[in-house]
Amino acid sequence: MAVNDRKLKILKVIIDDFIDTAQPVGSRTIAKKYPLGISSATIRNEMADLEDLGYLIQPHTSAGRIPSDEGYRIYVNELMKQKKMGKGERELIRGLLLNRVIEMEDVIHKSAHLLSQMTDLIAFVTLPQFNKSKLTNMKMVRINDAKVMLILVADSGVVKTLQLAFANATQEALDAITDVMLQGLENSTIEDITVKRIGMIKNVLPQYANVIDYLVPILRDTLHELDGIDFQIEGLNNAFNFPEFQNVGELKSFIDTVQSKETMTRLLMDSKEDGISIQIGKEIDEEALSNCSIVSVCYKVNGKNVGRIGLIGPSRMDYSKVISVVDYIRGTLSDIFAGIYL
Amino acid sequence: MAVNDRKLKILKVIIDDFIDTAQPVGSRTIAKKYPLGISSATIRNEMADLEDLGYLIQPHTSAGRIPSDEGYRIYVNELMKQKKMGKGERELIRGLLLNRVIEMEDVIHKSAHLLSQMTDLIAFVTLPQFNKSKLTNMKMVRINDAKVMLILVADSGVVKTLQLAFANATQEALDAITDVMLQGLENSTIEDITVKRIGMIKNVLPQYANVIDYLVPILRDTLHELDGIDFQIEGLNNAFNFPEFQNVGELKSFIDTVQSKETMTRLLMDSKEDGISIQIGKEIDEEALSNCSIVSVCYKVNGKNVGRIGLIGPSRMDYSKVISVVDYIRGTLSDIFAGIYL
DNA sequence: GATTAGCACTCGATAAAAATGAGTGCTAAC
DNA sequence: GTTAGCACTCATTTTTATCGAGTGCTAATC
Repeated sequence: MAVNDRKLKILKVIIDDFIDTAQPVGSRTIAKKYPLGISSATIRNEMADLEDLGYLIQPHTSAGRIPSDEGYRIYVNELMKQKKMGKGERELIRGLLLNRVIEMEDVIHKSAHLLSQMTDLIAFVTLPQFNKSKLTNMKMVRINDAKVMLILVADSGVVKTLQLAFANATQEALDAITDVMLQGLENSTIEDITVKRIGMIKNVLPQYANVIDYLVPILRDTLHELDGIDFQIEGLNNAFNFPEFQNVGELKSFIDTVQSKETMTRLLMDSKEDGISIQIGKEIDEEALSNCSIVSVCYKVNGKNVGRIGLIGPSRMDYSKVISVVDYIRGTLSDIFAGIYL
Repeated sequence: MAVNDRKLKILKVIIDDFIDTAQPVGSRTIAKKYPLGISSATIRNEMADLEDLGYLIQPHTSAGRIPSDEGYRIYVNELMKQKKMGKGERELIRGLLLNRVIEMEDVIHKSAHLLSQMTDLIAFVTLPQFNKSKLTNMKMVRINDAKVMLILVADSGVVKTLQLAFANATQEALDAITDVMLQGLENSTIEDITVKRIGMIKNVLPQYANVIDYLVPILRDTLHELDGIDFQIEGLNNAFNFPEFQNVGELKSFIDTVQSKETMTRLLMDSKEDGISIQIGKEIDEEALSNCSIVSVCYKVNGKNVGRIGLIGPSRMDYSKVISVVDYIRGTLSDIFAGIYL
């Protein structure tokens, strides 16, 4: 049996309806609600075929059908109407994101916030991996008798500040040391800044040897904290409104999974695609998310893929809307990061 | 009818048991489980009296009793055994908090994290209100062609960094400007830094008039963002394990309420006490938390109360443990903030 | 051959009814 | 004053009955 045009049309209608109502869709519902010009009996026959083909699932004998992961897949790839975002929405996004653009992390977080707000799903971001970026600038500023602030600027546009417990340093010494360090470390990634390399500056600045000796272990410990991918989620509370999570147990396991940096970064690694990646249901290698979908996209800074931003929610999500929003945000981000030197 | 010693003993046992099991406590349970030397019938009579006195509640005729808010109140004030924390726990706390103390906000967050971890409840903190603190130091550092980092140090120990979109500034100009600003603003609270006052420095540094003109609106907008109390929660996921939240709706309304900065700061204002404040059930002026209790305490920096830290959870919480942990954290915090100049 | 009306059948969901049992209040005896 | 005993209450659990949306199949129709 082959998938003909009518079958696909019916499949589309069923998935549209299910996305809308979250209820299994029956043949009579379709016949009444959508003017396909065929009777419920015919639709029933076609639905049985679509089930055989693996695109629909019957939760139990006397229920309507719901889409399978394969059904969603064909829907996403071929059936759904690509929604264009309205002018109002586009302007809203631009307005919010382009307004006073200063800190890149801010922009990314705002984007995630927008994503979750506009879709009622859960947004996530991975920030540029700081210690894999190259160091472009560095400052140490004495802020009081006991503390020095270390400022690190990465080529990805991220700026990190760290407070060091560091007494008895003159600003002159700090400036001299940072100058030399910066010369030695330029174009190194931050994770390459080792104790040994920092120690070398003693040769250049023997007069500050004792300051440097004191600084090195502090710097090592502090830089160590920068390890790992910065993963964050936004709009987690939307999960409370998903009808798929009826009981607290399911909700908890979903939220635990989504909050797990390790799990989520692993899942995002799976989708190495440059464009929009859509993972549906069991395509996601994580039991607790087997009824969910993940739509994500890379964003670039300086032409390099540095992180992902996206949405996670029930497989029964409005793909059309989700994709258009994610895509638009991606575009806006690359405009921002291209046009303005952060 | 008066509360005699035996009644109180029974009340204590009931509340202990309820805190432990989360189930209404029956007379037979008590008679069997606790060696009070009286029969279940006698306990029944006493329980009826305790209900008349308002300390116990019967959810329905054929159920055991649960404590009323008044019951908890008398329990907390008079009945419960003050638990001393074990040496191991004390050392754990000290170890974690005293380890590499640099950023005060870090210490406070870690404290909250510990609180939630040790009690399985939800911890919260209010950070020192930055714009009500006095400015003790200030720096502007040019970090690249387009950005300047502004560092503000408050007498509360909090350090804020802000990135300003500010091109074409020489470090000399920035230094000169900050020096003058700092002189003019020392001992002002941060919210007192008005555009007018910043503008005044033009008189002192006419040579930088154009830089200052450019800086002022940026500074105004940026400082504006520092408004409001910094309220944060830790361990929110523990709410999923509270047996009092069986359905998603209750859980949601609880979590929404706890996450609401406005609501929570209002509630914390109510407890102006210097020592440990315990708000039980309907003593909390918030419908959604009428089955919860809040245990909180002020912490001081430089001898001034600058914020609160505490726990929120079901009224049925282990007050004895909670109070001992909160109290110990308070002590540790004041040691840290007193002993080390941040 | 494709479509459709008709109908028996399935099975989850909802409602009603019955059984269970933890716990009470009261009484009478100790 | 205390307690054993017992009838009673009522949420909870289990069982049974009812309902109805939806199906699959068959036979008639186009």
